[in-house]
Amino acid sequence: MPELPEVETIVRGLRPRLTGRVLTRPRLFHADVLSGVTRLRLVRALAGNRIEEVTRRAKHAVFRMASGHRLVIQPGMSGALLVFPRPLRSAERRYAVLVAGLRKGGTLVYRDVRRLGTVLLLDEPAWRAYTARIGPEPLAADFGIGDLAARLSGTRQAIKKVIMDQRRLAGVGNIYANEALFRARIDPSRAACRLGQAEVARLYRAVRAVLTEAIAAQGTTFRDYRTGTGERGSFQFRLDVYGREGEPCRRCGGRLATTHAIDARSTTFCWRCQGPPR
DNA sequence: ACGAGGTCCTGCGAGC
DNA sequence: TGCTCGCAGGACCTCG
Repeated sequence: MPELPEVETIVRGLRPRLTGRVLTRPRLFHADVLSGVTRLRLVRALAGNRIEEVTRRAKHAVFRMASGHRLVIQPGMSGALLVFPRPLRSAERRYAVLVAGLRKGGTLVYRDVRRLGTVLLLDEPAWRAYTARIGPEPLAADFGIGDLAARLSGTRQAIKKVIMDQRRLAGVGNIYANEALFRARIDPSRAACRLGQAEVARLYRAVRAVLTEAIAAQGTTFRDYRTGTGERGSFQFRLDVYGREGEPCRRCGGRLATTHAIDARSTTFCWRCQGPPR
């Protein structure tokens, strides 16, 4: 679920509440989210460890710990990261995957209904290798049109699939891929390497604009997503295409269509403005 | 290199 | 009312 704007919103909420705080009594309730670390090693590494910095990379929340480890949480489809200024109530423990107390009060929770998320514990070299495999941040100040063009060249895969590929571009998921392609008036099924310069430029501006606006709206809440303090986002009210199948296109008034032909993910688009996917 | 399809997991709404 | 089915914001894998 959470894409770049949602994780960015979560991280901004957590940062002032977690930076400098020491984790106590960490507990992992579902080991199936772990990747490359055992429950025992994770719990031992977190207990008594201080959070130095809370950041985002792609769709991951990254907690840099005083020990030099990074706790990396990728919320998957249904994950939420929440901080409470008190112990958890019983209803708040539902679907909890990882819970840790905060010394001097408070609780950090990673909650994930479907548990498609991932929890990693990486030392410095492992973190460097991990982040190196992920594509550039589309909102970075030094990310330009030429960088996007370079990431799109050399593949005939559908442009929608390519911009969702985390190795090529960080943080764009299904919702914002749909939205950006609509804004850029590009057929989602077009081969990435066949886009013209003007189309790449439109896509560049569309991706940056939709992500920026979604962050300002605190993300898109359909069901599970919450900010780091439990609020809903509001970008669901501003979507042009995602979730609007059959409704009128905001640009031309035509009926929006949905296909699952691209990477088996729902793609909603306007035939008239974006042309037919093959 | 690429597309198709399956896997992980649970909940919910539609339809019967 | 109760059941089954398909689908859901992600990412990984194998197969041909």
